[in-house]
Amino acid sequence: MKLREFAKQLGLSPTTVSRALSGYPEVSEATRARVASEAMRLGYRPDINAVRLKTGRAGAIGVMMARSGEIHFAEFMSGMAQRLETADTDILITPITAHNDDDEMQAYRRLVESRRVDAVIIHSPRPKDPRIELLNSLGLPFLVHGRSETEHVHAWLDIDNENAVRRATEHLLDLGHRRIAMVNGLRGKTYSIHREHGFRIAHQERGFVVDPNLMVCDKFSDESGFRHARSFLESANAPTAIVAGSTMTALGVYRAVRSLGMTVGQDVSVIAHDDVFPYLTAENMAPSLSTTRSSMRAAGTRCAELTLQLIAGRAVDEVHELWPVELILRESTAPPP
Amino acid sequence: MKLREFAKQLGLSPTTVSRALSGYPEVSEATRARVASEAMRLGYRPDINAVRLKTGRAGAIGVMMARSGEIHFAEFMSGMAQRLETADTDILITPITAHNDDDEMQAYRRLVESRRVDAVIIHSPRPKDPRIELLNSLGLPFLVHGRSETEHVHAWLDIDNENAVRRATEHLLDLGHRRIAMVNGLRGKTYSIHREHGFRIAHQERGFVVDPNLMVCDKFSDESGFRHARSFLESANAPTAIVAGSTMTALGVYRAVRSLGMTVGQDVSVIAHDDVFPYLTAENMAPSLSTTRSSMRAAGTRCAELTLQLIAGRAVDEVHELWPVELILRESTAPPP
DNA sequence: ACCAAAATTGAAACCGATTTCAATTTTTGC
DNA sequence: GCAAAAATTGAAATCGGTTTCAATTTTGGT
Repeated sequence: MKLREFAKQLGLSPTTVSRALSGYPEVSEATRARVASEAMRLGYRPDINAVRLKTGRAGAIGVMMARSGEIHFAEFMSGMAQRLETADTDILITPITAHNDDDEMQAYRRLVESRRVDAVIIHSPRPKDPRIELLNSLGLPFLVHGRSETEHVHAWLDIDNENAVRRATEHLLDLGHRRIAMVNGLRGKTYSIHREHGFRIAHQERGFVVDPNLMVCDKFSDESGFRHARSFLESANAPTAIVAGSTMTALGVYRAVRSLGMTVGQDVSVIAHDDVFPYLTAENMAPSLSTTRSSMRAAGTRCAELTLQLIAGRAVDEVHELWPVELILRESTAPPP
Repeated sequence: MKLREFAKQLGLSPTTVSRALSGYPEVSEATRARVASEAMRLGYRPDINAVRLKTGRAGAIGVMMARSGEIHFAEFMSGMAQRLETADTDILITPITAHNDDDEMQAYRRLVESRRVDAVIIHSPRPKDPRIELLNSLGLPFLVHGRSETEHVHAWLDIDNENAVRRATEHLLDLGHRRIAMVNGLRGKTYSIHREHGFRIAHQERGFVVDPNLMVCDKFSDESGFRHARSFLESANAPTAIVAGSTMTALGVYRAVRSLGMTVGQDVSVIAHDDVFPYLTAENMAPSLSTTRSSMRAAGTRCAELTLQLIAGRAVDEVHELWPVELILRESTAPPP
């Protein structure tokens, strides 16, 4: 049903109907109520494409999705969806050909030029991230989930990775561990750098030295956790504790420890960062896994909210949120044997 | 940059430029080439909202996302994205308030009435799924990922769940197992029903009887795998093999077996369905996990393709694909002790 | 060289809403 | 009771493309 038709049935002009539905103040309460109830009854709803053309709003937030199946993705999206449900705003997924910066840049250009989205959210930035400069120059509002060190001002929401790993490491040091290994995230990402920082600071602060041989970067997966932990534990001077980048990584680490006939929480302590996935709970692992915890879903919800604010015109330099991370101690961390 | 402006710079009419870019045959090759290269150079791209208004196409495929973090979601989406990258079609996520059919129905209505999508993909249907009837009556093209038994004709792509579990079960029976438990997916979903069918058929065919106490339905998660496996294994007449619904479930099952001092692949055999996640590989589990395997990502890619065909007008009753499932035997299945 | 047919281009209508500006009705103040 | 102000409504322009239909140019056959 079109506006013309609908308005005619009500005996009103399209103008009035449009105003009634959009909540303009110039329409009488009686009329508005009638229009609203009739719209519901007859199932009239403005053609979103016409609205967008006229208003210049795309009514959507873009999210770039790397081809490599990001495990966090679903949770984050789900959180976003929760907030956007009532905002009449869609989420637009744009696929990115993996590992190719140029393609991603091109995708952003396309998004802006064709007016497909009002804003985008970008993930896993690097310290000097070319996307940030590009989006700035294109004038498309954007929120960074994570942080960057570029001089271009940008809105961001990040968790306090440095502090999280710092506290986790301090905890291990306080338990008496002196050789601690770290299976970090992807090399070059800001979050990996921050985590490494936290790891180093904790050592320095207590006067210990980090062994570079005990630090490695890789993607978050069961497989990489296993491989690196195994390699650490088999080396000459094996660590007594391991800091893992994610619960998936921790799964692999657990497996590696067991495969060598050792026990997590006795022979080797393990602590990991937990993004809180409904299908894999740190609490339920055996032994239960000590973690630094921050809900990916909550981040998605908040990022959606902040992005809506940016679209509404909130100043970019006001939008910075650093989320503290909980430290939750369970059975997987204990004094060294 | 707008069409008017761009056309003026080329010394052509908007008409010709539009035709050149949309690949109409009436424009000379020379002109088309010039328009295309200038569009690239100057960064002109039609305002997608204007195009959509005029053509009546939304340029997007909708996917309903349940609030409960579906683990398969990201992989499927990623597969879709891969196909749609070159189709100038977006993916639109619509959040659904969990466990509420009415809300979901309302969301579909909204989608159709506001012309937001050209088609939708629905997941995890039930045998009598009200969504299918609704979408049929609304006239919105849709593809079902999974199957339903409703009399309303619909396009679908599904994997052969029945056969997968049947072969998995036959394999266990052939190894000599006589008490086999099954941790199935959510009750009421067609795929769970098909899997149960496969499980029963395998037994019947060889003249064995299924013990209803050894069958349970639940969501796919590490936690549910643990809980049910543990409960099975602690019961009076414990099973010697377990069929798990997903690799996540299998993780929990492994844990349960270990927690009772038993060994997977010796005391208890385990086999699971594997949707192929990049962060959790059946091959790498300890012991490596026997699976029925079918790539969720590939399904996403194919579903996107089929949906595009539906939008292009392909007959709904032609679009039915049943994918066979590989059976991959590894260390987790062996004869009973 | 000429005319019919084919190829190419452009003017203007249109998609379905929003919003400006003007017109009309109602309310208010005295 | 009347003028001025406020509230309410509507006509028409507009967003930025696509597509119909008509006009013009080019090509081909004799």
